[in-house]
Amino acid sequence: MKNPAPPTTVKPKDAKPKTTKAGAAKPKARARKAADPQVDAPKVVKVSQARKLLEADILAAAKRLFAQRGFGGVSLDHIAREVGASKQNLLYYFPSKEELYRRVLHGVLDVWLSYMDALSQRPDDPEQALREYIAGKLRFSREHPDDSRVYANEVVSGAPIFSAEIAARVIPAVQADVAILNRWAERGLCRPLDGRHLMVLLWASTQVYADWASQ
Amino acid sequence: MKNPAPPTTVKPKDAKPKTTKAGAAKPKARARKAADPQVDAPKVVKVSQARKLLEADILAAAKRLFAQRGFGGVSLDHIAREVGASKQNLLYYFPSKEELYRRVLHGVLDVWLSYMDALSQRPDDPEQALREYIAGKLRFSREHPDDSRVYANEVVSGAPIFSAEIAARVIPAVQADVAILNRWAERGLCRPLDGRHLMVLLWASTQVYADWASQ
DNA sequence: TAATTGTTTTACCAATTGGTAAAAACCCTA
DNA sequence: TAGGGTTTTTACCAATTGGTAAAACAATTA
Repeated sequence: MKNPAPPTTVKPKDAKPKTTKAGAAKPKARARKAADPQVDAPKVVKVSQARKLLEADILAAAKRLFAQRGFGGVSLDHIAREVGASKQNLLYYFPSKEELYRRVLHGVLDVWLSYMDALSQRPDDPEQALREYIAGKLRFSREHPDDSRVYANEVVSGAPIFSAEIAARVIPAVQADVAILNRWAERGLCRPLDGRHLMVLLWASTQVYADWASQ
Repeated sequence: MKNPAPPTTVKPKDAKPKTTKAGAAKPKARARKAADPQVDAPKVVKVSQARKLLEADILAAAKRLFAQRGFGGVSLDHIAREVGASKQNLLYYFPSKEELYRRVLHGVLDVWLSYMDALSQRPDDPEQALREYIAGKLRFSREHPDDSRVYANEVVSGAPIFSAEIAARVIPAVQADVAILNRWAERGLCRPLDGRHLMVLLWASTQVYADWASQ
């Protein structure tokens, strides 16, 4: 029954993109004090930012591992070691494995949905809109392969954990696109077709292109 | 705990709160002796056949569970209880979890490939061949959703376990179909296109139709 | 400096994991 | 009826699982 302390009142929200491990080496031990004698950097990262950094690190590592091996195939210890922290430290930020997974999936959905508004952007130009739509989805799959996989994993296994949020966010978005497609067909802007089928077709193929890129 | 069952009687096994999902009913309670008292001879079911029966049961349950929750999300004990056997009994038939998974995937590939020969069946009639091809793949996804999911899971996670067999069996099959498609295009039997793209399109969409059926 | 707050580590935990060894039960043939 | 092969159960195992409690450490503030 221990509640993690609420974050500090500071809310800079400068959203520092984590680029820590851009290289090859894994960050081994997360030093408690970041004071590096060599580079006395202006790294006065205000510590409350350090928290967000570690949190983001954990989320990123968890996403990658969940994408690779599924929810059941990853242990908290595995994730924690990946970012150089201890399992207990991880549990300080995320109260349980399922909650961590939920957070990961939430982020995945955010990214995914952000790539999905092309159709409504050009409500009168089906060809161009579809072109951008496909391009966007391909870009998403290419630029966020892990998100793509986590989502696919969840869908394939029947979305047991995330189903509520999928129902709340994804399905309406897809239905909106389908409605736009069908309206086009009615107005003769494009050949008549069942919008649902096209959506599935597009989603599926871009998805698979991304997944197969790993083979 | 459990007293040995009297000879030639069905072993009760503890009642399992089985939460079988949609689909046909499954033969659950495993009797040590599978002979049906209604049918004539009890000796009809030879031991070696009983063995194959349990083996098939295990494979079926494992397939279903792996499809639902991935390799890491299922324990041997879980699978064993699902068919009313003990984990050690399961390990008598399958020497390890990974070997069991390999067997499952082998069977999945068998089924999958058996639905994939439509293109070569009608080497001179693209439209009809494609029609049957799509129909066949849809049928496969509908009739074997678990196989479909296990395969999708494996592909999505980068096919870490099965990659060798995938490389050996799936890729040649796909390439053969692609070659047929491209030959059609050359001979003017259909509009020119990159056969690979069409294959991905078909595979992906049928796959997704099947997976989404569970939502 | 001391008190407070926030973060990490140490020390546990019961349950479960995949897997082994061997005893026991079973079944068929002689 | 005994024997021998096949199948199942009992008894373990070390390692790992997700998770808790509290002490120790660091940072911020009074």
